[in-house]
Amino acid sequence: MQDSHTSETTQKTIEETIVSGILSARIRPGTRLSENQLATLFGVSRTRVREAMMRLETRGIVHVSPRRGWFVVEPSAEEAIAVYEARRVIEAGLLRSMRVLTGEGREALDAHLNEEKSAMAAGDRQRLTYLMGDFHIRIAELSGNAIIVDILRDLTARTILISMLYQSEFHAAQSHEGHCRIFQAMQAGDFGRAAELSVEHLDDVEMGLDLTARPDPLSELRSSLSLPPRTVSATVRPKNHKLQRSN
Amino acid sequence: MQDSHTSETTQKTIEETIVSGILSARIRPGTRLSENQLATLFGVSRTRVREAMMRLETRGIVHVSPRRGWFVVEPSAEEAIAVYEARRVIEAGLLRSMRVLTGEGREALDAHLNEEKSAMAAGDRQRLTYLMGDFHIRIAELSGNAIIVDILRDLTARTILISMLYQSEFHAAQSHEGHCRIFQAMQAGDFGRAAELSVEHLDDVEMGLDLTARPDPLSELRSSLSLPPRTVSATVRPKNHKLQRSN
DNA sequence: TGTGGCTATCTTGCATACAAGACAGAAAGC
DNA sequence: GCTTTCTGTCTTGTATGCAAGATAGCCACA
Repeated sequence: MQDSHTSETTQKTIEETIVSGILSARIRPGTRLSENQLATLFGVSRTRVREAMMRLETRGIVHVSPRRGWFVVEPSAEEAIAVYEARRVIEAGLLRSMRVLTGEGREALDAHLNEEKSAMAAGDRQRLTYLMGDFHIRIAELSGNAIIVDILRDLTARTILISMLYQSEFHAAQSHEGHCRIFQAMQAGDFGRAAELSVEHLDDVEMGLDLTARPDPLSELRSSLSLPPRTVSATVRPKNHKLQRSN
Repeated sequence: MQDSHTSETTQKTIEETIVSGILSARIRPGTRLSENQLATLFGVSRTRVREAMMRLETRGIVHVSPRRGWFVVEPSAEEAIAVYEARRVIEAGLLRSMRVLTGEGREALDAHLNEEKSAMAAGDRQRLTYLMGDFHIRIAELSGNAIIVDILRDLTARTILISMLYQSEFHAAQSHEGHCRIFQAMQAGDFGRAAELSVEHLDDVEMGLDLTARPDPLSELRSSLSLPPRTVSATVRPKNHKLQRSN
């Protein structure tokens, strides 16, 4: 989606900066996103920051606590399950709908898997997080369907936020192998098998989560008392250290 | 995701009013949505209208032509194909992921199919349009996955816009039968079959479109002169589809 | 008749002003 | 010491003002 309107450039940049920050695990769930700070950071007024926030909110990336602030979402356990379920449905459906793996497609995935391998060798965890999510986006790109790509990108972003909340350790090697298996099935032209493997792979990742480790240990009590949701960590927060999380 | 913040009520109403207007085919593709008019209509300032527009834009319902105005999207032929492809992928994946049809699920779908029948008898075309789209949303609701429901609702809205642009006549009876067949397969517990039928059904509907009847008869000239496009593109490759633009 | 250019008036783009809720921390009362 | 209340300052919510592009219509002129 190329836009020739320079006027929208900045706005898209705010959105994309945040999303790519999440995709590469540089922005943690619960991060406060102050309109003022973002405005000065991007050299625009709050108006445009708000517009970006609204968009991100409808994409499920960010939420607002009225008169308290914008925060990167902290998916609940239930939401986490829903995200994985949605990904299984869409990714399996996508693979099953594929008929051929083109030469460029093969090359793209092959190159990607090599990147994964080298990132593993280098122990570059942030890059690894990014690549592990990006694999699925690349598969979506093979379909050439921009709608599905956009959907899966946003779901992947949420997945990464979920990982940061609930994943105790990071089984990169296991994920990498899962990706390789999917790729092999695709190369063999067996997309039904690839779909099955994809479901298994997502199951594995989901299984590796500790969904009992809640982001907010008080959430049960809090909601039963119908108190406002908790304010969470502030990575960028110059003066007011009031709202900080303990980790 | 229900919100308890009354402050957002109005805003959501603007969004939902427009979406439900589309879902029931009361709002046509290309309709101009003036910020000022909507603002006075809803008794708010342009600010809030703009926010609603931004949200609708990220949902693919509306687009803005800079300094000219907001318009309900008029999907191009390529976008139309992409929407149907995405729906096939997601709906088939969804059905295939289902394991049981609960009693309430059966009742809900049965009730819905009866509504379709009575709307057909009454010849209520607008209501019929709404119901034909809503069937698929109801199936999504059976999954209990709010993410998938939201995605399919927006895709259904786009589908209806596509119908209004490209569908010469409305084969309600045919669609209704397709729905019944899907329902039967689900009742029989054969969700794989239901998925296949769903794909076929969407193929049928797509086949009934005349994608050569362009919404913008000048688009060829326009693009050959590389003037700004009338709708923003989603890059999609032409498939094995009938819509070959032969010249 | 047709063509170029001016202008009035639409439209959105964006910044800003002010209202008002939410909190933290100090002050006051017990 | 403990609670309560107040107050300053942070935050977002919303309206409004102005800038500037886009368009249509008019008019002059060839």
